[in-house]
Amino acid sequence: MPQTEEAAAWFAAVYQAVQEIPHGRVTSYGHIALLLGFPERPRQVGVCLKHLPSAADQPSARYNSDTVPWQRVINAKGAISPRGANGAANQETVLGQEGVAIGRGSLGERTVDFETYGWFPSRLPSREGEDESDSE
DNA sequence: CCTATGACGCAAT
DNA sequence: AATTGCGCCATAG
Repeated sequence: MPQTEEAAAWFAAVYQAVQEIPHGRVTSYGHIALLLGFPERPRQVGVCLKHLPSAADQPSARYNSDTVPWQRVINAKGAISPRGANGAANQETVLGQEGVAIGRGSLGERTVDFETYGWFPSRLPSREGEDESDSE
């Protein structure tokens, strides 16, 4: 778990943003970072998902693998990040269960067609009209 | 405390 | 087309 307030806020922001991804769609780590206003930190988005507690482990946690659709986040190349054979295979299964077709790259990477399943809004749907402090 | 590593991504080689 | 370098920063050792 995050050890500083600042980190906790970041984790929560990432989890909330991921929750905005529609069922059956996917987006990238980089896009989540962009939506949050930190285009230079796609890697930190990965850190958050990496530490997302499993629902079985923390059933009542606000953010866990059950409440956050972590499977809808893949890398900018349109592939499920390799990390470990296990994790990627699991993500393929969960993602496939919501109707997303998983392909295979030349190196065996599990791929998703962004043209078909991609979700890349420029701003978070729930925040699109929230900021008006944009004075110039 | 300091170094290494990584569910990333992009520019420059 | 494939690598390398770099930014970022939470964790692990």
